[in-house]
Amino acid sequence: MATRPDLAAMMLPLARTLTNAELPVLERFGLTMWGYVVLLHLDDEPVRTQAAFADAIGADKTRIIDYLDDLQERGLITRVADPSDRRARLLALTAKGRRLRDTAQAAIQHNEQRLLQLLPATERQRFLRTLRRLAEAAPEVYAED
Amino acid sequence: MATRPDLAAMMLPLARTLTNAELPVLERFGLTMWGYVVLLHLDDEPVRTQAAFADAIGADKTRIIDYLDDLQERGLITRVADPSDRRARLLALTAKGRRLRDTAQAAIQHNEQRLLQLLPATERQRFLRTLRRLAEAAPEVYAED
DNA sequence: TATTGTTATACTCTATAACTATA
DNA sequence: TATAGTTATAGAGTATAACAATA
Repeated sequence: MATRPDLAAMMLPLARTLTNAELPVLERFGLTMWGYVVLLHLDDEPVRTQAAFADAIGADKTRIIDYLDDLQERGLITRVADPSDRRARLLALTAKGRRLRDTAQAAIQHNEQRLLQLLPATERQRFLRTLRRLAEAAPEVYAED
Repeated sequence: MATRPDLAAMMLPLARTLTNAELPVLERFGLTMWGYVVLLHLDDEPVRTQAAFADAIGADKTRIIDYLDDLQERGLITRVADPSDRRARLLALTAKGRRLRDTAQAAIQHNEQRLLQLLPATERQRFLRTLRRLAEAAPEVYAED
């Protein structure tokens, strides 16, 4: 008999509850979850190609195209052919895109505080630190699967 | 600018990596993820109706039917009409079902230890305790959404 | 010939609606 | 008429394959 619930059995429903609760928040800014994820990672991830970028955010190159189209039309990102290899597209945030990203992320994290504030400050910080470590380590631990 | 990654942005990819890594483990026992979830909860959740049971495990009544059929055919669960209301079906684990559930869960948690063993024992226990608390609280915190 | 981005297609998962049997 | 279970249908999300442009 198990002495604890499965890790995944606790984590997956919690993660889904969270993301479902965040969709209405993003909608206030006209953002989908994938659109938000693109904005979030555009500064951090070096953007060599759309395919590599898609892979870095856990999508694939065919799925993000509609979202890139939308973000570009709204002036939130730029997408221009790389002069040194005109097959590739250089993606970048515009100033407007960065402002929207920061505003949306503040709203998202404010919404997450509704849950996190249940925890004392020390426990909350410990939890976030450990979670971050596990999230970074997991892809390597389970790489061969 | 954010001082931490979004909670959901850490948790959802981690949860998906975990569940993907667990699918091959379940497959060794001839179980799908939903089949496993059914076995896991059959003793704990009071089974009034299939619809209520499905809701309790985060599914809906139409989705679990094929899995119930399979588990029943393999002698892992019983599903008989309730004598007091022959519309309803009484679900229960068989002895064989309980054995398979315990064996599979042991394998699942062993696989999760590959990740959790990165943490010192104290940090690991703290993390699991906090995660459990958040997982239980989240549905209520975000209930109105 | 190989690669980038795009489009087209198929497949899986999930949600909704219709059906039957009991009440 | 209402409810439990089932089946059928439709939709969303995702993966795979084919295509045009560039290298």
